[in-house]
Amino acid sequence: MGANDLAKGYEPHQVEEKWYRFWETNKLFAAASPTDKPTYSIVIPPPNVTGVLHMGHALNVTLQDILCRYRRLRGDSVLWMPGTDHAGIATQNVVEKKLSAEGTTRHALGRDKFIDAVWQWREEYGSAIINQLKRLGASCDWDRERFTMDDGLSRAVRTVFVHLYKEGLIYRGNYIINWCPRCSTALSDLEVEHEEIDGHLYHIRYPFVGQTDGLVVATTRPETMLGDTAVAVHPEDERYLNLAVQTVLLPLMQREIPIIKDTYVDREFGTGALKVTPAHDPNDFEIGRRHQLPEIKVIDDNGVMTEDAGRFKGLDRFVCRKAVVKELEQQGLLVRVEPIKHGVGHCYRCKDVVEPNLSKQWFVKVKPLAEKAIEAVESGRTRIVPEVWINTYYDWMHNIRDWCISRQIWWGHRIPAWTCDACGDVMVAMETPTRCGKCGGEHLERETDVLDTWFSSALWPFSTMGWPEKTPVLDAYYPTATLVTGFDILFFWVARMMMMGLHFMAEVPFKDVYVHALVRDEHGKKMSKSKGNVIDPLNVIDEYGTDAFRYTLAAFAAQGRDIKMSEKRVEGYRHFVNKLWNAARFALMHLDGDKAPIAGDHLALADRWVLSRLNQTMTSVSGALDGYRFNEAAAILYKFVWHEFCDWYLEAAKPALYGSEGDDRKACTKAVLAQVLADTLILLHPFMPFVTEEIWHKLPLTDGSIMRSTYPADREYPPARPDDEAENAMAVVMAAITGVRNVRGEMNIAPAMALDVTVQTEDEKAAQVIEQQQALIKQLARLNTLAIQPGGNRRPQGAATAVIQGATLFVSLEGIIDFDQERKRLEKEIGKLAKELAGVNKKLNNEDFLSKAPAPVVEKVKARQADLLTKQKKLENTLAMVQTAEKG
RNA sequence: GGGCGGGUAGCUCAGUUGGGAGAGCAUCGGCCUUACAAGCCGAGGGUCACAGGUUCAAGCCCUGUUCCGCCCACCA
Repeated sequence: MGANDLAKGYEPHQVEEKWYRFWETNKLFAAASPTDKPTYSIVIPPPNVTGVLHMGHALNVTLQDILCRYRRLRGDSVLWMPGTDHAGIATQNVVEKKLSAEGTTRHALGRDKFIDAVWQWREEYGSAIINQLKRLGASCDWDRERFTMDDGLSRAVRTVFVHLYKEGLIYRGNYIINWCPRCSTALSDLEVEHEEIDGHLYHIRYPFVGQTDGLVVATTRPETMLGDTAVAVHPEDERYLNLAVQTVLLPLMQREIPIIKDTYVDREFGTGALKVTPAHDPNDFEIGRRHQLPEIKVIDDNGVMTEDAGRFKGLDRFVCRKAVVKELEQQGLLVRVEPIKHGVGHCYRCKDVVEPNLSKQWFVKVKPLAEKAIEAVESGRTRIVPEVWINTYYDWMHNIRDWCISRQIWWGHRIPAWTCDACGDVMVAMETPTRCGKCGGEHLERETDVLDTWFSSALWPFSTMGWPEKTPVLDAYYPTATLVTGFDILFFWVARMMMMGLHFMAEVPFKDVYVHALVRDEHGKKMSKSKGNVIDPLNVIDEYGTDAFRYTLAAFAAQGRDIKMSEKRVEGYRHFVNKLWNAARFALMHLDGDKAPIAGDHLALADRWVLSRLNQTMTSVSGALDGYRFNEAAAILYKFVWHEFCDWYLEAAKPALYGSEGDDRKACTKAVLAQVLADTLILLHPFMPFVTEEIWHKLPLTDGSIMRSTYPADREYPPARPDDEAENAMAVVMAAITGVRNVRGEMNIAPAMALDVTVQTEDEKAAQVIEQQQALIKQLARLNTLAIQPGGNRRPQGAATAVIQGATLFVSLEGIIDFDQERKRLEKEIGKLAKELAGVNKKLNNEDFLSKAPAPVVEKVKARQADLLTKQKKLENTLAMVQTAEKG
């Protein structure tokens, strides 16, 4: 197989499709169960069925795929569990919109038909997101794909519900909850987004009965006053200690309501008098329960004023607000209105203003569950990476309030509770009961509410593995190794999985939680449709290829920092993919199907060096990946592939490959080249699965899929080894070559012009290396001749000088040297040295440094000073000679 | 109101036990050198937000200031 098989530039698209099909057909993503091997598992954060791939998914899935592919190469049996979330409200909204376009509504269809319509929608569109994940290269075990509403998961949900109910951890009651009038459902506290809004603070006088005088209260929601059942003041507020009356007359409603005392009231705010609306404000609700106040609901579930709002009945809540204000003004009871910025709750799905409302709902008592979840992190059984999120997690867990889990929508897990028509008894059970357990009545009404979507997601790590059955998969893969997620769902999802996992599995759901950043636009703004700054990952893939895109995401994934996505960077990594591609083309030109192993006897310096560098790279990359430092791993590989393997090794290998060093050297170099390239592909594979698989199949040493290969660290032979001697020697060679190139660049000498160089060596080591590596230096510095003179002070005429450690190189430029230019070049070098020397000298002249700094540090600085001084001296001598020559 | 993250080259960002400031892109100069012009070789460019402090030594640790971003919160 030769280079002709590879296109001149890498073209990702057909390659990607081909290999993805290949992987799927050959079941390379399948997790073995049961298995003897060490296991590694990840459950995917299930994307919403309504979802289309965005940057957040792309990052999330790429990082998981990197981990999974890496662990497979390390020999683990890997399960990456895929699936989707039914996303109750979001999906219901989408399907309702579709129905609306078709001129109907869910109410017209009725519950059963509507749910059928949602399932149908899911059949049609639900796989879109899955196909998009596949384009990213996601190596999920697709045969195990789950859905939060499938039979198995529904059974898990029901089991958990019944269990928690029987334990008293699920209860039902009338409480104040967040109500979205548009979605017509209760929301949990988390599902409410607070937004700062410019509003008004209305100061209203509530007169004492029969008087014009009264108490002034302030509110931002005047329409709620219709449901006021008290006015509260602080018990120690001197202004109100000796009030003659105990009541005020609620304006507009003409209801006499008590003045009560409660420490909740802030004396500093306004007049220190607080109107109390137990049915429409969470704090007022608490106060109301403390003082046994009536709870009057004046806003209904559609945001319309109720019967109890008197003559305002039937008005929309915001229309009513205006009407109330107008009437108060007319009656002279509106004292004043001031502008105020305040937080207003909005529905996280539809953005409508949320109304605190009194309602009968189901709740989970979370305190006991949270305690275990806190302990699990404190004890280190679950590790959160990066650590900055630990405190956020604790904070939330410590202040957690009961979780409202019932939703008044249709799409979701219907709550398994039945009420007896006859006696009103409530039954919670796995299977539909036929008669009332209390009175034997046979008319049982099933609860119409469904569960919060996050209730089923909370069970994801074990429900997807077959729980409540005891399955081999659970046995082998639970607890999962790593959860990879964004911080935006730390509370929604991660915290709740911790609670449920610990409660039902008696074991943490994951050992590590890796919390990644948010992807923003290149200016750091959140991507949003309204801003028009959304970058579609699929477009990026189309334009630059999946591998380049994935590499960019990995390279940007620094811990604790948001990712600013710019296409420019993706372009840069496309170049990197192409660089690898061309390196492979070059290698294949020379490999010609040879499968000879590396022959140790004929290793040249560059061979030893590149093997050592490969070993170092492998160690650092695996260390970085083990610590979730994806960006570091990506940077290390980039540097090795481009700036070591391509820039130095391939160039150094050319003479041997082209046959000018004899057959043994040629064979050996081919073997090293093949091995290093193959191992490099393995290291790169987790990041860029497609191009590495493509090249892999062209290489002579390789067999089958790269996914089945072994990480270099984990195999007996042939491993790359650390080789300090080779690295040190190569450093001398590289310095010499760079020195000549520098002269060439600064003096504008064409690369085509071969140069003559004389080296004056000053120490034995350097002398030996340069002596032995003459050919290599000549090759890479493009020299005609290289003469070596140990010691001495002779200096060729008309030469430019490059000073390196242990040697001075004279580049003959007889006839073409521009002395002026050379003088400037030397002066520049000397200037740089002087700066560095000044810093070093300062340290070494400091007694405290000499006495207090650790000896190795002092030694290092001293050595550096010596080195700089020698260089400086040599350069100064040279400069003096140039000046003489210039004059002469 | 509380908490968190950030301010490093023109731009986007790395920099984990405190000990010689880095990458990509952009800029400048030289090259079609037989893998790659999506390339090669070289160069320029930074009082690491500001002010103090700890230390022999601070981009890194501590305090304060300032600007930007985010999260949480039941002051109407």
